[in-house]
Amino acid sequence: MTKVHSASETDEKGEGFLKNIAIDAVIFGFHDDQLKVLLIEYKGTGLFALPGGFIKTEEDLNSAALRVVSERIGLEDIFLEQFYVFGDYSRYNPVQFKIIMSANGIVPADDHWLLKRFISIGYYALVDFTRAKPTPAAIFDSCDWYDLNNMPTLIQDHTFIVKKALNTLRSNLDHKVVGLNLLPQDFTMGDLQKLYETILGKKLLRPAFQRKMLALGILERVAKKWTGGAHKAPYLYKFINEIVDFSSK
Amino acid sequence: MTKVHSASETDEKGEGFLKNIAIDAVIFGFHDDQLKVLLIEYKGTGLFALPGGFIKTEEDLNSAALRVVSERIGLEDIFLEQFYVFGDYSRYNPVQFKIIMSANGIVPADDHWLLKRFISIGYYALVDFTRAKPTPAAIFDSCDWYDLNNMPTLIQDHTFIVKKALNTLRSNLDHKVVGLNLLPQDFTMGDLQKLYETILGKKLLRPAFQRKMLALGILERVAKKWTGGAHKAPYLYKFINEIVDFSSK
DNA sequence: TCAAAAGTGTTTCCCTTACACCCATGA
DNA sequence: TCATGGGTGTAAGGGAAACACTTTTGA
Repeated sequence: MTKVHSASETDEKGEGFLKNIAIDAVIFGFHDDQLKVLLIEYKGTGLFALPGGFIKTEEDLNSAALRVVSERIGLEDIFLEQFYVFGDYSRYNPVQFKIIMSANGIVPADDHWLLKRFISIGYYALVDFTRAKPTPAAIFDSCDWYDLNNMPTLIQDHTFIVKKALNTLRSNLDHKVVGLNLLPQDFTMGDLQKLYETILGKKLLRPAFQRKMLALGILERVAKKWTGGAHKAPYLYKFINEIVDFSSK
Repeated sequence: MTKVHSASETDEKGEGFLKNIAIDAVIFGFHDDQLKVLLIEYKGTGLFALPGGFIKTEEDLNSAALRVVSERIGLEDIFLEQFYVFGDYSRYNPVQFKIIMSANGIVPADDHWLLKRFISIGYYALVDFTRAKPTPAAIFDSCDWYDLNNMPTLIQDHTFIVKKALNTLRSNLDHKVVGLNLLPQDFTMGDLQKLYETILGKKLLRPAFQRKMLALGILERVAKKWTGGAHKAPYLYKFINEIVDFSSK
């Protein structure tokens, strides 16, 4: 990059980024027995959306996704995976983007790169709610967690993207160790079960669940116990490191 | 499209197509107890590659993929599915594309759209080998089936893409009805088993396989039998229509 | 001592595995 | 009649489902 452009000219053309491709991230967290999704609100518009971004000219796709997610939650060690590419022409709706840009004092030319059609690569991320620090960008009014079943209306097809991400998460439950990424370091078997029940949206049998999880051989008892209610103190568990994906099973 | 451009100017800019995005298709067939992949050879270069293409400005992504595949094999009813997006910067290698274009008498400018970096959306397709008609485009020397374990060297990361597609196919074997798409209308249980064994790369137990397949409830016996070797005549089966994906199981 | 939650034991059932046995066919 | 491949029977094993029981804790 030796050529120098004025800021506006660069902005208009979107230099430094790949054209027509966007990343949208569904960032899941777990708190208060609820699955949460991180949503952002574009400044002065009341428009809610998934965190997203673009790919730099010399950046790996997966690195771009990691950058997009970590900029929002301030963590680097994140479970992150592609799950679908959304590319229907009917997604294309430049009007909303004009509104968003107008609210930021930009009146874009009709051929502004952000008003072009985008194919969006969907990623889903699993993060430890207790460590995540939702961080808005300058053009956001907010960046916060929302209950999965109590989300505001989202722009474009973002509600559908969340739905599809949840389906992916559900069907991956048996193959990926989601607990490792959605729970804090130490947790009880009850915490883990509640997580699974919340994701699946149904009750599970306690004895069967306990045995199944222990049989995986990836849980370690942290000899410590817990102080709580009027009942037996549960063990705290943590995940044995290293193995994360054992879909070959 | 009211504006008229000279052919070369349009070609240079790639108008009518989305920038930086390509589709690569791994088309699987099954014949002679072998898994086959459709490969194309760029004219006058000896360079082999997966069939691929680009997305038209107003075309759905999945429609573009279907177009790319059906242009090569002359079928419309095709099982087709996204499986991964290949977006590492290290994929970028404009030299090979220069060679391909040169061999077709085109000397591209350095900023020709085809010499830009592309993110490639990987699709895999399952087709009935007996009905497929491999059809080269004008810029191909050939378009033919190759044994999966006897492929020529492919350009870029296309060999890796095939590998990843095969892994996806394997892990989907239990969830998707691949036989429906890779076999002719009628087939014997032995045919179906050989298909599974070829995909998985290992032998399966005959009685168990038979029962498992029948238990799915998606096979129908075509009362007809078969004339062949010195043994009991096997039943011919066909798939009961409608249900194709029952991953909810 | 009692309720609530955690942990473990036990039985049943079903699916898979593994192998055995019969059937049909042409050389 | 015999080899070959196709179809079914059946017993053993492993894991999940369902339920019972014990343990621990604070009120």
